[in-house]
Amino acid sequence: MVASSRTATAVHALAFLAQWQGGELRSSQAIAESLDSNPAFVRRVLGRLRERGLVVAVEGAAGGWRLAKPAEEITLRDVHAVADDGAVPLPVHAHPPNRNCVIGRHMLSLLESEFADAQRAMEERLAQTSIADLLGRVYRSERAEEAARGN
Amino acid sequence: MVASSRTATAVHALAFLAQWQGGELRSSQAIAESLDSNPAFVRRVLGRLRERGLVVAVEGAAGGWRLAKPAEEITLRDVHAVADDGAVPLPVHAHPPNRNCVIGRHMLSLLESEFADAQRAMEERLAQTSIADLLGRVYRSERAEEAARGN
DNA sequence: TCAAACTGTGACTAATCTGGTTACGGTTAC
DNA sequence: GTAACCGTAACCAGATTAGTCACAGTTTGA
Repeated sequence: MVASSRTATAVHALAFLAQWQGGELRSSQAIAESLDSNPAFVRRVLGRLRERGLVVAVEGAAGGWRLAKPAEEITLRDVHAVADDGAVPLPVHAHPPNRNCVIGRHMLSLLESEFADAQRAMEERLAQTSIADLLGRVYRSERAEEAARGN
Repeated sequence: MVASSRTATAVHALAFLAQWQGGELRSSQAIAESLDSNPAFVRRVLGRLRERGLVVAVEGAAGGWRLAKPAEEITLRDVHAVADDGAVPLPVHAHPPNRNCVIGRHMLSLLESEFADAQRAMEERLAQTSIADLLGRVYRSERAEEAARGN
């Protein structure tokens, strides 16, 4: 499979922005540095989140990005649905099967139903975690590592 | 996303084979006709299922394929795990993020954990359906359509 | 013995998507 | 008016997709 890591990129960027609760703007350059990527790619990924109301972009000098709503209200399901738009983890037949066969007549719609259910289960798990949850766990991991190093 | 439809192809082929409970052999040509595809592609997909003990292939004239175990004992999770080998529906970062950033230091492992949980939820849903279940529903749909047509 | 019917597999194709990059126009702050 | 941004189009190499052809190896059965 060649699935895209745009969801991972978007979640990372949103958590990065969530660090500034006041909603200060961060540039795509700054976000790209955290991702070890480049600003144009970040703008492309965040552009979709902007269209769907997850982030706000401000143009011009001193412009940049901020969350459009509290990090508690953005779940991984929201991000996945937007970043990897209609991504289907379990595609059905590439083209319709043979209708002269009883399996061919019915398997396509059965699989559509089964695979949609499975995808929904995945998305419901994603919906249980918010950007705020992840940021909290980032900070917790960081404190744990500092403590382990004896600071 | 560009996920493969090999799971769908494999499930279809297995349900096709499950029609012959006695385990009679069916050729890749016959399976390809049901899929409206071609024998070489079918052999490649089924070849992986053979390596993992889901089907048996018999070479030579009068050769072909049959299920290696009862259709009740083959779930969609089994098929997916084999047909789309280590397919990952939610990949993490394409390359590791910047460790000079607190988000970069921790987001990768957090996402690995979250995405693995989500994938597991999807697979558990797939595990609830067997090839025998699907074949039963194929026959049920067929009978329903015949009844609707007034036979 | 030999032809026919299979599986197994390598090689190739066109199409599509991936992350990455450069370039440049539009917008805004200072 | 310049510098720092976003927005977007265009392009890249690499990977993967389903699909196809070809052919070697195996087995049946006439």
